[in-house]
Amino acid sequence: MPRPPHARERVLDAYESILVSDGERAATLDAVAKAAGVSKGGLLYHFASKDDLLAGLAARLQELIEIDVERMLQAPEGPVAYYIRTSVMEDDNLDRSLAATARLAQGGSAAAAEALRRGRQRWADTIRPHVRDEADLDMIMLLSDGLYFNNLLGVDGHDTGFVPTGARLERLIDLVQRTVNRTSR
Amino acid sequence: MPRPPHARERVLDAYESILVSDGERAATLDAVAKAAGVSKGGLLYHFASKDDLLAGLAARLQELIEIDVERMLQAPEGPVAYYIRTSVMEDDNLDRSLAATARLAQGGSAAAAEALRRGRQRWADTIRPHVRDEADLDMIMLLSDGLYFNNLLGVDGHDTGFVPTGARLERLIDLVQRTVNRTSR
DNA sequence: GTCTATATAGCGATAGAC
DNA sequence: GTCTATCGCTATATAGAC
Repeated sequence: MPRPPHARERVLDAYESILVSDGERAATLDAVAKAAGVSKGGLLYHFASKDDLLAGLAARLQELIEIDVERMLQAPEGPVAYYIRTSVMEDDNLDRSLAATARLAQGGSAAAAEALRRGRQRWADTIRPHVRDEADLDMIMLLSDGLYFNNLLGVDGHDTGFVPTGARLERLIDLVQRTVNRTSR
Repeated sequence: MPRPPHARERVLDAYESILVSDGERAATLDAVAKAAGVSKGGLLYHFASKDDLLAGLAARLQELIEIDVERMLQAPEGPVAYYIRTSVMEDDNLDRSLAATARLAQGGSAAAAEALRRGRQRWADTIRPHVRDEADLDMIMLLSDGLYFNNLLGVDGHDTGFVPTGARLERLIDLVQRTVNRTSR
């Protein structure tokens, strides 16, 4: 419904961008306000405090995760392949919110860490019915976490080569699928 | 050789501890000095600036990684199982330095991110001769990254249950070993 | 080598005009 | 709803005594 992006949304966008590209330390109210094209006072009208800004980000993340879970359940290739594939940063809204929240969690924010935990739990619960046992689930979830972690470390510039893409990603997905589908219990 | 822990080492220890348990934001010169039992001036005698402190941490990490690589190559169960197993935080010196550096990298420090990249590359090069192809290597490295990432998120208090330990960890290692050893090319 | 000041700058947040 | 101005606090870093 919001055709012209409201200032509130622009502030959240700017906050995420700075967190992802320059880290938590750089995401000051001044910097966020400037990137969003508002004054610090204007920002603080929409978000009363920095904690409030973080809460806004966490709420947005939760919404995006719910949308993703829906897509996962309807993916033709199945939830597992979908989950691994989309763990490689695509620069979509979900990836950006997730990376931004992860940065805050690493910075010491308990609220951000909790938001991340809830999201991961949601994904795990969605995948569980589609694999044999907890070892399979552990492998898939941890692999995805590893992809995200490396995406997080690579943003500040040059590619590290640690995140498989293209044909190399397909081989990895294939390897996981074969492992998980080996014997059906 | 250093029997009485020198102030310089105590400062690095304190810096790591605060980074791991309270995040980058909390690791101020004041806090580190206090935890190390020296004054701020005393700290700044050993490390001329905060950047210098970070450089000291990165150097320590590199040393510890070299020691770990030696152990990996001599592990009876092989480098792969050793690497996965020791990716679950054991609260040893290496894990602490690694977690502390990861926190700094997430905070936006390019130097910390670079130190992490170099370490990961070193491990990957060590494991490569022991697996079939790059897909195997990707899986192992990413799984390990995922374990570290979750260890990182869990330190601020209660266990998340996301990091497998004990029998659950053994099942995961077994799953990886079977996958990697399936057909020998 | 280690300390106690102190300078300087940047941050989050408030007040009040428009 | 958005702005400018300003307060109070905290952080890094310096200077210089011991």
